[in-house]
Amino acid sequence: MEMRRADRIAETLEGLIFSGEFSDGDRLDEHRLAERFGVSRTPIREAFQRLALSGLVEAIPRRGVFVRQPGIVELMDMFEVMAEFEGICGRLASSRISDDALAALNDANARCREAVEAGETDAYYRENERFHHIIYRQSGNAFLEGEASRLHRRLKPFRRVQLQLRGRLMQSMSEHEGIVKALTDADAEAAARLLREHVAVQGEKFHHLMASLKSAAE
Amino acid sequence: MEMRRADRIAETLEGLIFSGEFSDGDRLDEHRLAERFGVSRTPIREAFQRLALSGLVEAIPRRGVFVRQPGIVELMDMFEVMAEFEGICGRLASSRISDDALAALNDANARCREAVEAGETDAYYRENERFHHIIYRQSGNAFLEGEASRLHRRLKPFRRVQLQLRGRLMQSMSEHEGIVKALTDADAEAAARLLREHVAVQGEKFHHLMASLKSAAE
DNA sequence: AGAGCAAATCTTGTATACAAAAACATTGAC
DNA sequence: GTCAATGTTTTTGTATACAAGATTTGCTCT
Repeated sequence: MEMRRADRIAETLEGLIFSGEFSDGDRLDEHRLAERFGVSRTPIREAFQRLALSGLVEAIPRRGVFVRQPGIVELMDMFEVMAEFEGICGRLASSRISDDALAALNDANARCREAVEAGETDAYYRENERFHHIIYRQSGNAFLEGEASRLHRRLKPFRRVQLQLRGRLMQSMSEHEGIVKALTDADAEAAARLLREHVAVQGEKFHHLMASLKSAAE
Repeated sequence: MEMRRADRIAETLEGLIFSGEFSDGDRLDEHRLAERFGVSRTPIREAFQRLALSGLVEAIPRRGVFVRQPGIVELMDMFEVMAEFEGICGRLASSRISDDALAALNDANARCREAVEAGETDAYYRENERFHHIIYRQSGNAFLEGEASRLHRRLKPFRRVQLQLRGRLMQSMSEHEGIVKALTDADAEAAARLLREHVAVQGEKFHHLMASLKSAAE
C-alpha cells in the first residue's frame, strides 16, 4: 500500500503543525482537510495514522484527532533520550567508524565553520544535521541509526530554536571538533561523553527552550 | 478515531505472525483477511498501518503488504539497543527509584524464584516482564519508558525462546538480584552495567538465538 | 517453440454511501 | 433562571463502489 497521496498529506500536515498553523489541542477536521487538499476523507485518515504513530497527534476514539505538542516535561525527557542515543552512537562509532566517514565528518565540519563565519544559520543547520547522521550511521547498528534519526527528526523544530541562541553556533562548532577528535582517536568514552553533553539540554539552553515554549503557547 | 475493530485485528494479526501462521515474505491479502475476520477491507488496511509502523510488515506501494521478520543481523542490532535502553533506565532509576518500587521489584523477584522452583516458565516470563517494566518506569523518564516498552514488546517472541534455554532461568534470577542490590545501593554504574549485560546477547545466548531462527525459517 | 506484446484479471488506492455514536441545541419542567 | 431530557445535527467508523496500476495469461509473430 503506502498511498503516495496520504504520504504527501501527512508531510504537509506535519509542516502545518510545526509552522504553528495548528497548535496544541486543536482538533483536525477530516471534512475540512479533505476539502482543502482536494481529496476524500480516506487519505486524510491514513495521514492521521502516520502522524499519530509519530506522536504529533493523538487520536481519541469516536472523538477525533487532536494536535498534541509535547509539554516541557515530555520535551526534556525526549532530549534526555536523544542525548543518550547520541552517546551510544558515538561510543559504538568510535571503534567502527570508517576513514571515509571521518573525512566526511571533517568535511561537514568545515562547511559548518563557513556557515558560522558567513552567519548563515540555515546552512549551519543543514550541515549540523549531516554531521550527526554520519555518526548515527557509523554506529554500525542500522536499527539504532533509524531510532536516532527518528527522534532527531521529531526534535527538529525545537533544536532549531536552540541553535538561534546567540553565540551557540560557535560553541556547537568547537564541540563538533572535539567529537571528531575523540572518534579519530577511537576514544569511546570521550566520544560518548562529548556527544551526550553536546545534545543535553542544561543551563542556558534549558531556559531558552522554556522561553521559546512559552512564546509558542500564546 | 482509533477504530477499536482495527485495533483488535492488528493484535490478532500480530499474534498470527508471531505464532508462525504467516511467515517472512508472505503477502497479506486484504480480501482474504477481510472475509476471515468478517469485516470490510477498511479496518484491515488500518490494521496493516499499525503493523507497518511497529515494523512487523512492510508495505510496498501498489504491491501489497508483506510479513517482514527481522533477520539475524537486524535482531542483533535490536538486542544491542535494548541492552543500552536497559542500562540507561537502570542508571537513571538508581537515583530516582522509590521505596515502593524497590519493594515491588523484590516482590516480582520472589515470584520469579517461586516460578523457577516450580518450573513454571510462563509464570517466570510474566514476572520477569513486570520486573523490567518497573525499572523502565522508575527511570523517571516517561518517554524512555515508552520506547523501552515498545522495543521490549517487539523482542518478546525472541526473548521467550531464549528463556527456554536450560539453566538460563536460574542465572537470570541471580542477575535480577544483583540488579536490585545495585538499585538499592543507588550504584548507578553497577545498575547500568548489570542491566546491560543481563539483556545483551552474547556467548551461548547468541548461538541459541541463531539456532531458533534457523528452525523458524524452515 | 520461444520471445514479446496485448488483453484480461486481480489488487491496491480512493471516493462515496451508510450506520452508529457523540456533541449540540431546543424545549419543557421545576 | 437553571437543569434535565429529548431530538437534531455533526462527526467518526465501516462498508461498498469505482478507478488506476500491476500481474498474469494467452495470443501472435518470428
